[in-house]
Amino acid sequence: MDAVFKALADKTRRRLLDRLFIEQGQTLGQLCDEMAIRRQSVSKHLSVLERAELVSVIWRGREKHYYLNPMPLAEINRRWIDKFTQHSSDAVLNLKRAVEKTDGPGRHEDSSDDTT
Amino acid sequence: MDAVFKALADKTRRRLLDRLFIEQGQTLGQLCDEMAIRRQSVSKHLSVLERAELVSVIWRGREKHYYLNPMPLAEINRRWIDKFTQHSSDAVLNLKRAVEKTDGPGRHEDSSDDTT
DNA sequence: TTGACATGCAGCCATATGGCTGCATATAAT
DNA sequence: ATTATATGCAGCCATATGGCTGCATGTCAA
Repeated sequence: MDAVFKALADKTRRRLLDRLFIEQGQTLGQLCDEMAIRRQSVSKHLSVLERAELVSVIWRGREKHYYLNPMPLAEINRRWIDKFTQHSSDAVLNLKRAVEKTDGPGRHEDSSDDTT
Repeated sequence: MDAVFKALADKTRRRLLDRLFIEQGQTLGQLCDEMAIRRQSVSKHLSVLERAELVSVIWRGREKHYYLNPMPLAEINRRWIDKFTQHSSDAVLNLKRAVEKTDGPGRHEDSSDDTT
């Protein structure tokens, strides 16, 4: 689980997943095209994705073909994101109530500075 | 978006979100309890969550109260995870087909080593 | 006013991360 | 057999990260 979040934290790796979504079974070489980094770096990224089981690998001769494995994402969805977004209306309500209650003592001028 | 993934990549930060899920509106001090790290470190983590807009902040006097903001998670869900998990059956099918096709020339003994 | 409490800010340090290069190995093609 | 191609592995380096400490600031209570 931690490995999956860590793997998703990098832009390049998310891009690789995107490219595999468009066309699965691409080789390392193919995935290197249009990437501004070296093959070895791409390979490292793919290992990270592999360890997180976000991609599966099939060797065909000397070529390594990569495939998406959506299961970890589904898992994250189920065990993590749903948990928070389900009760989103509750959360907003709580926040609203809290804001109203805030008008008591002390400063409250820089509340809700969500533009940072 | 990148900030959200980066924020979620850390175990401590996910724990903080969990704790805020259980009880919203906790102060920095409260969130420090049961944490094995210093207040300043917790504060840093919360800033990361704040920048990613995963939490909102309300000052009440000298206390800083934290609230969950589930929107970025919903956004990730919508724009990212759904995309991959929707066609999961397709993906598995593709993989299956690929495996079958693999039985051609060259080595294929370490295929599907997803236990790594 | 003065002292206690909640938090912020700056800087230090060890480790993790993500890029690179150079060389090794395995498969394919001639 | 020899060469070309696809990939792996090890090590280097700069920067990011996540912990810490020390001190500053703002707010509440006597």
